[in-house]
Amino acid sequence: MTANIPKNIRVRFAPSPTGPLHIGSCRTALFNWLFAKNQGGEFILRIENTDVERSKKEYEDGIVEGMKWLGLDWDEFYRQSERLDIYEKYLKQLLDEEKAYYCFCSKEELEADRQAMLSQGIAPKYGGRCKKFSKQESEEKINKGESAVIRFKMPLKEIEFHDMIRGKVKFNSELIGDIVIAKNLKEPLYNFGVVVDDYEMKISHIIRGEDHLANTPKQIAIQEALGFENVKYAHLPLILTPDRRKMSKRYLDVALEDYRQNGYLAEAIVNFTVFLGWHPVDDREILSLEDLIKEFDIKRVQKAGAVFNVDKLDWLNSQYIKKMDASELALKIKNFIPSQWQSDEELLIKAIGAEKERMRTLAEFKDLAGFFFELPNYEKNLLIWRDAAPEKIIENLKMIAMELEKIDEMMFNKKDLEQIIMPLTEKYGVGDLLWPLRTALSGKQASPGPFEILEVLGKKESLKRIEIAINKLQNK
RNA sequence: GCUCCUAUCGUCUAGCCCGGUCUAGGACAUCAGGUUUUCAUCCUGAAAACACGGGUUCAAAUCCCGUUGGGAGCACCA
Repeated sequence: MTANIPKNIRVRFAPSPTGPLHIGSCRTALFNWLFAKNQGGEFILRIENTDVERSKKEYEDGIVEGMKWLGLDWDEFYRQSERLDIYEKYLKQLLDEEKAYYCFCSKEELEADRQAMLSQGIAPKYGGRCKKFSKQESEEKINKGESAVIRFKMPLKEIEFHDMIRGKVKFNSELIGDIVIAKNLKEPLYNFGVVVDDYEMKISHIIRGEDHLANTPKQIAIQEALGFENVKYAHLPLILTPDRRKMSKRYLDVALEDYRQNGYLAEAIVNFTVFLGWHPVDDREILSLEDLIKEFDIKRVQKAGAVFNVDKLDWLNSQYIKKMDASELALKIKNFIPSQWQSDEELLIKAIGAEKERMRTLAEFKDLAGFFFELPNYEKNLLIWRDAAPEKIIENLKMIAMELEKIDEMMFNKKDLEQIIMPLTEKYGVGDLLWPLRTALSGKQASPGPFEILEVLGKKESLKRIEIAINKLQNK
């Protein structure tokens, strides 16, 4: 039995370039990629652009770029538009063997049929009107210039298959009807192209969204008609919006690009989306791509849909930001800040270091850290700690300025500054000393601590800001 | 309408396949406390779920059936 020889593991991600890369598609790609890597198999990227009207090169570029950004590399790359001859060959085979036939019905006729069936409460399907034409008749009609599509003769039977996630799934093909598999010999349609490609590319496992479950029996029927061997299937649960519907723009950003632009890290997106419907054996929540490759097991994927929880994504993102080096973060944060902030690389890195644990997304840095790069503008009352007297605050600021003045530039780091200044709080009061100092430096109600800011800003700039604060309080 | 899929805290989930160890575990979010000049981080704690009804069994979150709820698919799109 040659059929029992295990095939090499080969999976594919087959997006159609008809829009920006969807976050749900990314997750599907990820599951495929992880499955391949875990099993030592190959991952194939196939652009399904048979729909000439809707497919755009820019979207294809977006897919490629998005995949690279996520770190999902591929072993082979194909475009369906470059494989039209292959589909034609198999289309002819089906036509010759009379497993497919030309259909001359107009769209109007079809629509009327559909409505009629719907009103009778039966599942709408093509009735097979054009099946009666012989091959010769059909060819004559075509030669006369009649327009026609190619329909597949759906065998009437029960189609059953094993889904790696769901187990046994059964469909009755009588409800399906003769589907259109190509507009003509040169323009194949989805269900047909998929079957041919998956066979030609020796795909062993098809891992895709649950929304394709109902396509599976159609594809199996075509496979059988063509004499192809069966493929293994896994249908992933869908990602849901908070109202438990299929992910849509109405509720959430759906494009990977949106998340990227909002300051999410690829690592966080990967980690988050794989956890939508899957979980490792232990309680770990933060897993790198390498960890995931090790741990991934398709048997552990969930059957029910999973709600996209932005709060958890934010948390994960903040975890990754916290773990990352400030210098590495600096590279990634450049698209989120004004170009002037980038002129002093060292300052930028230090500022990121100071704000790292406050950021949930890279985009938040801009609002958090402006004062490091520009003189802050603030109300003088912000300098007053609770109900302290302004005179006292002025006094304390002057005192701290004097103390700072004495400190060597070399000692202007968080640790040393803390050691020198903290003892002073015993005499002057923690709040009365540190609050005005911090607000003088940051101009903000909430910010990193004063010692951190002092270190980032440096002696000269810090003293300048304290002086400004004193002047503010003295109404100068 | 028809077909298929599905059901553990608000959310993501562990446990379910191989019934007892489950007074159902973890994470996010929430709330309370602690650390802290502020914010954030961090730490501690609390509240929070096996959809319902029948079976099977000494024993069911776990097995079976049904109900209800939810979702998806029904194109000359993919």
